[in-house]
Amino acid sequence: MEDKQSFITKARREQIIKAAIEVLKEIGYVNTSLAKIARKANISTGLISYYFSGKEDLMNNTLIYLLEQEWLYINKRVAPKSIWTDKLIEFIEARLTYQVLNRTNSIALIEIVFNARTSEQVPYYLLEDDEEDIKTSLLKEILFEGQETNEFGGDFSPEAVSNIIQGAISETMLSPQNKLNHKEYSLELVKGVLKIIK
Amino acid sequence: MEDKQSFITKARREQIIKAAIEVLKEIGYVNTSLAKIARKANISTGLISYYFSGKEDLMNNTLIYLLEQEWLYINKRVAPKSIWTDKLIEFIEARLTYQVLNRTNSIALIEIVFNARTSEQVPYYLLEDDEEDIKTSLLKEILFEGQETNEFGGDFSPEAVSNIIQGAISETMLSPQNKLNHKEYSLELVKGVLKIIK
DNA sequence: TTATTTATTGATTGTTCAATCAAATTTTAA
DNA sequence: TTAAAATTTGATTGAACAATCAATAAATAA
Repeated sequence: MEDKQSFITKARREQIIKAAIEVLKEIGYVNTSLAKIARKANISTGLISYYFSGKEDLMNNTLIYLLEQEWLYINKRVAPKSIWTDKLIEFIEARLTYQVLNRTNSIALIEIVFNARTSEQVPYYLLEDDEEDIKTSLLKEILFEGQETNEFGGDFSPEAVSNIIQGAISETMLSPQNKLNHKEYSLELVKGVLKIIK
Repeated sequence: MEDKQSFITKARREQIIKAAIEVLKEIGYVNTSLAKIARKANISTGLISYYFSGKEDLMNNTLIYLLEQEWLYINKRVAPKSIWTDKLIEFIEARLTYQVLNRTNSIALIEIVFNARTSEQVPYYLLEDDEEDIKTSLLKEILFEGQETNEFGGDFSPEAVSNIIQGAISETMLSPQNKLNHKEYSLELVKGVLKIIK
């Protein structure tokens, strides 16, 4: 019984989250309403309130879902690499590739991050670093360890370079490259980062 | 008469735009309403409709105002420099400094860019490059000319490096550096960029 | 079978919103 | 001074919203 219950609950919650992602991508956070998510999922409006305590709760769970999806993809690609240089290159290529392969998810993530707020009205995009994203933690670890072990010989600040890389990756989502495609940009970014750290 | 009229109109419009910027920063785009902007400006709600054709028109004009303010600051600092290297360094430092000195404006800009949409429902942050921001044009010109004239000897793509720099700058607004302050980050970023292009 | 719990619907409630507009006030022109 | 024009107010309208809830339907347990 318990299994069946939790199975239904899990499936319904995921169905609603996936509908929310679609709607967020199509019309943006501002225009997204529970009624429109319900219509997209072909369920009644009340059902969303049955599985989530409110709009904020749904958005929080959608954010967690999106971050987890991205993390699963990136970690699966980075973990097998054995030296820090390869991990770093793989991290960059994986993040850029994920954004191309999962554009709907990436856009929905942006919509939430730039609109949802904590209960104290602090926007997610201004949250302090103690709530740091796990992707950022991994990148900082790679840069720090690569420097510690002298695999990266360059004089650089891991904190700063982490920021530069994350920004350079996020930026490609925002301005659709017509001059430069994803593969070319990936090569250029890796080349540039290696110049900085080696 | 015409001067006086246009003077009042100009002052009122700017008063409303400045109130909009404050409200956007305080409560975010989602919670910003014309009534709250009117209250902030100590005017009646109807007056906003008298000077702007609607909420969308006000947000568009606020965006234009914010971009212009930033451009005035950056161009004033970059223009006097005579060699491309100095222009590039000044561009980076000016953008970072502007963000620190004008945090309210920078946050309001983010709130609009990530929420406002064109009449065809395309979000501003996904707009095609033919509507390219003038800051980006300047940065690309510096990188391209510096390479053409052999002042920058490195093997790099101006398009890609422009993206990397813009992303690295935007990123600092989003994750408040507690480890690295603005001045240190500025030095690190300049150092890294010079390694890439020289 | 019957009783109980779980899941789902859709109408309703109270609130907030952008936009409108008639009326009042202030400014300008004759 | 007076008429006309420009400016400003605040109440009103109708639409959209999140949340609630009584009513039903389905699943499970006794």
